[in-house]
Amino acid sequence: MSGERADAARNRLAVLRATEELLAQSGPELFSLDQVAARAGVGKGTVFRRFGNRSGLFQALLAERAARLAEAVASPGTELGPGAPPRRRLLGFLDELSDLAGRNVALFTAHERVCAQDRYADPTYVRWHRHLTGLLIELLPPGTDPEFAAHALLALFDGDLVRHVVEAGGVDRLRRSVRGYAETLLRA
Amino acid sequence: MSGERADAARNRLAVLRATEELLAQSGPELFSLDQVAARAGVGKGTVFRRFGNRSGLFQALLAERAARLAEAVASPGTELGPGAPPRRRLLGFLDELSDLAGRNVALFTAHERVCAQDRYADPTYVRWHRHLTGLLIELLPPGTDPEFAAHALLALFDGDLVRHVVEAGGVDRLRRSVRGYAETLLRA
DNA sequence: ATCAAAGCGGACCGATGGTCCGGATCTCGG
DNA sequence: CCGAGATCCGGACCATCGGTCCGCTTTGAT
Repeated sequence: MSGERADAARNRLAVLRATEELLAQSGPELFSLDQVAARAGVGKGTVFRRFGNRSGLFQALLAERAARLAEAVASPGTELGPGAPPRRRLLGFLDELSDLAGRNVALFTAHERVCAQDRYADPTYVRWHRHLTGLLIELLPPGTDPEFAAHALLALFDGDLVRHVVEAGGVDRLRRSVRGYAETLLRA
Repeated sequence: MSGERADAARNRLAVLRATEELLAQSGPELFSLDQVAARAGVGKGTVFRRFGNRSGLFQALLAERAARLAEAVASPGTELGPGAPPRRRLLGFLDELSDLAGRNVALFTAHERVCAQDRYADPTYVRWHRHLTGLLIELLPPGTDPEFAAHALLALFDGDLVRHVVEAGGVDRLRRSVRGYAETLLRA
């Protein structure tokens, strides 16, 4: 009585992997779910049954990629986890996010383009936002809205901006720009 | 030998007005260019001939809406124009942008969703970015990348974020949040 | 081996962005 | 006022895509 049949699990992985490949070689939005299905060797219906719609597919992929980061942020004792000084936690988190975004530009773009109707409902985004808000409450001068600032910081990882910066100077450049900006903001 | 035939000009205005109306009553992306054409009382071909594609239509509309702001920013002697102290120019510009965005949420959303492939090529965006970069060079501590910071500030006007904030607290709330955030950033 | 439940897949649908060209409309010289 | 030619119009047409549906297959527990 396992939750998922073996063929279902196999197909879900195949679809996710096919999506990654297409994201890597074509841009975001430049391929249809038909192509995903074909590449995964399954029918189109399967893709939709597993992920609901295009949006769900990218959400699932992003969640998978973000899992390690989520874990690092939540586990006490680590450099990013609870207990570490907030400033370090925040800057470290942004570093990790820069990495993640820089290495998954197409995914970030596709995700936000497709979740656009309410990005604020996406579980991954919500988790990140909550995390940042919590840290910013302690770090920003009173009078600055920490929730808004958290959105503002997450907006740094807008797919197009990331692509723009990464094309010019690679992931390193992105990380440095983000960090420099955040440090300026925290200098207040 | 006027540049544009009378009927052409009439139709272009009709299309722009129809687009505004549909943006106001439906959300962004929720209507087709067929509907725009129907509402404007023209054929679909006319819409495409005048604006090239969906993207061009929203760019044109945004440019029209942004014209007054562009003028204010460029004319010397005014509060936002050259000659005024940079800090005041920047904060004032952001105030105006908050107003513009708050009153045209749907347009902002539609515009960015559709120009996503290269927002950085849109003339209006480029103009705003250049303006901000110029001011930030004088206002930010050295070591902070002003171009990146300008993108970051413009990202505050992401359609979804604007909608989110405006729904919660109206345009006033947006203006206050943006201003508070910017002041914190400049406190460095 | 059996059988019910779960899953599969590709034909199908409606809508949409964008194209195209025959015909209507405007402009302007005469 | 008129006519000719350039300009523009409009809606039929096309390809594509997201999403649905249902008859058939696979799975796995008994």
